[in-house]
Amino acid sequence: MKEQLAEIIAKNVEGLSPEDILSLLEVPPKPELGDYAFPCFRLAKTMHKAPNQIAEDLKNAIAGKLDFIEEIRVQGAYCNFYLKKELFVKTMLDAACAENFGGSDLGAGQAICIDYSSPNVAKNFHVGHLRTTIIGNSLYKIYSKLGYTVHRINHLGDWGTQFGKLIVAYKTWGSKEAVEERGIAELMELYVRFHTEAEKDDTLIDQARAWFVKMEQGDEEALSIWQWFKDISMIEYRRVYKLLGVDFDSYNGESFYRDKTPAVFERLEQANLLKESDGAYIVDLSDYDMAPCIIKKADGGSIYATRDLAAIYYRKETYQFVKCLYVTGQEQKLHFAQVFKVVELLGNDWAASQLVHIPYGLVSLEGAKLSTRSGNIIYAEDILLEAISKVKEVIEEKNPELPNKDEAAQMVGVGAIIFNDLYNQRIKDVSFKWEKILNFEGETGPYVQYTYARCSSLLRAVPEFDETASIDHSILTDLDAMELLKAINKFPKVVLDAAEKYEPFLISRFAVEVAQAFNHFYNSCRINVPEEAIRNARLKLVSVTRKTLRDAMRLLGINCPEQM
RNA sequence: GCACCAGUAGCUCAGUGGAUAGAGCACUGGCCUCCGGAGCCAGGUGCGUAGGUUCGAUUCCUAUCUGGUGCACCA
Repeated sequence: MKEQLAEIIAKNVEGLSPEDILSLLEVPPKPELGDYAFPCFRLAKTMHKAPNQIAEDLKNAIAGKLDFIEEIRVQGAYCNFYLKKELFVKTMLDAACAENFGGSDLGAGQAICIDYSSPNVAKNFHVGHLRTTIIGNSLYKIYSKLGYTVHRINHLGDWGTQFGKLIVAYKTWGSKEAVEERGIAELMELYVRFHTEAEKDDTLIDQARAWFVKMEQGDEEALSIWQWFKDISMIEYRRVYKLLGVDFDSYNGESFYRDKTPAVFERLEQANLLKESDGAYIVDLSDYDMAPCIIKKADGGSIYATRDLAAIYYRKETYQFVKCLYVTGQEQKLHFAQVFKVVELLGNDWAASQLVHIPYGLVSLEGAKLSTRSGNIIYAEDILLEAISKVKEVIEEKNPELPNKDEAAQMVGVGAIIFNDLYNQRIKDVSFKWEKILNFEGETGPYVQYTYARCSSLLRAVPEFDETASIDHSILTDLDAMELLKAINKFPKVVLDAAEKYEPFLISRFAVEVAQAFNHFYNSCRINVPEEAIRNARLKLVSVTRKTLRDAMRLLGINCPEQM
């Protein structure tokens, strides 16, 4: 309908194409102003008339020519279109009932790699790691909904000088028993101790570098300790992933590329891009106002940039991606800009458009920086478990008869954490506060889940309702039902926007908007009424709302319980 | 010092080159023997500052202030 409207407007004005008009056509801020509005300001110049006169002329030219338009009103410079409600309702309802509503086959046959979560092995999985994991997982769902083939890659930080440090610390102060007993916590302490002691003893750093060089050369002792530390770390990570419901297609981390870095070095050498500088090999990026990209350290060891470069070539060959996304903190922005520029300088034109860094803001704790050393840290698992147990308390209080309490508590608790993390633009810094994250009122995950549960409950109450049966659309033409339908119909556009901008928060906002619109509707219209025609029409809307809420939440990585 | 990001209501945040800038939290008051009160309804002179572009700027540009982050062998 919007397209037809744009077309006829284009025929009756000068200077704008139907496409221009389509993008100018807007949904007015208030329902009293109609269903679509066309602002005439921009035409004033080309048509040499006052905007409100243009609107008036346009109205007269179009009036009566489109069968789906009930009325046209001119308000100021706006031409407001009021659609025939019944037809509008039918159109919106049919769209929302379609299979894969919100999705498309836009990405059919195209591959996308998403590099996310990627924790540094031997370090605890804390509140900061939660963000990359949750954002990456949601992007995976969003792109999958649009038909892309998505490869989820956990680029584990399982290689690098930090393992040299750990080996030194382990051999100096650690013991096999302590590591076996305390796992990752012991590794963390050894790592912290290394840094404390290194302030007093310069030789420790050199020892650590030497151990890392040994690892790169395949030293058996070094590698077996490394593998052991990695195995211990993975146990904890997998527990968190299981709680979150997050999965990966590949755990090829940095170590996977250790035999692929020499090829990168050669490529760069052949392209004549390498420069020696203070004993290290770098790519000079001063022409692009960037610090140099270090390719090989003075001690001969590889560095993360080298491994990222190797990973790009490996992924391009293996997956033939049309995009490779990196979900990391914004503090790594320069690093990715450097690496992507190097790929481009190697003659790969696709680098600039296909390699995308997706930064997110810094997480702090009650206003202070996260720091293991000072103990100002919260672990992801603790947050999730705490949220689940708080939800359990609420359930015991509000709905003690609920079956499957534990299952519901997990969905709602984990959902609250995920939703909270995906509620704002990625780039915003986050100050973690327990009271905020454990508040389940207002625009939160539990609010949306609660609304979903109410929809389910309404449908359960009328088992004979047949949602495939046709309904009387005129019943849904009242204000609140129409507003709900309009909200629901934004879904496809929202999914597309979220994908284009790499912003899952658009989906969260959408879910809240639909939930709020539903609650207005629920409040003003009694659904389970004796009159069958009214009941069926309203239940149909409930059913569509329920499906849309469920699908939107799925795109965030959140499941909805039928009861809570 | 240079670069990037962010400054919108008491707090946390949406928002758009155009109609009266919106939500949630917090606070106050209300919600019918009735489909789930994790809900609903009502309560608001706020776009960091100064210029510029424009018919129109909170939005785009410039300068400036404040906060965050990054800037060579950690990732």
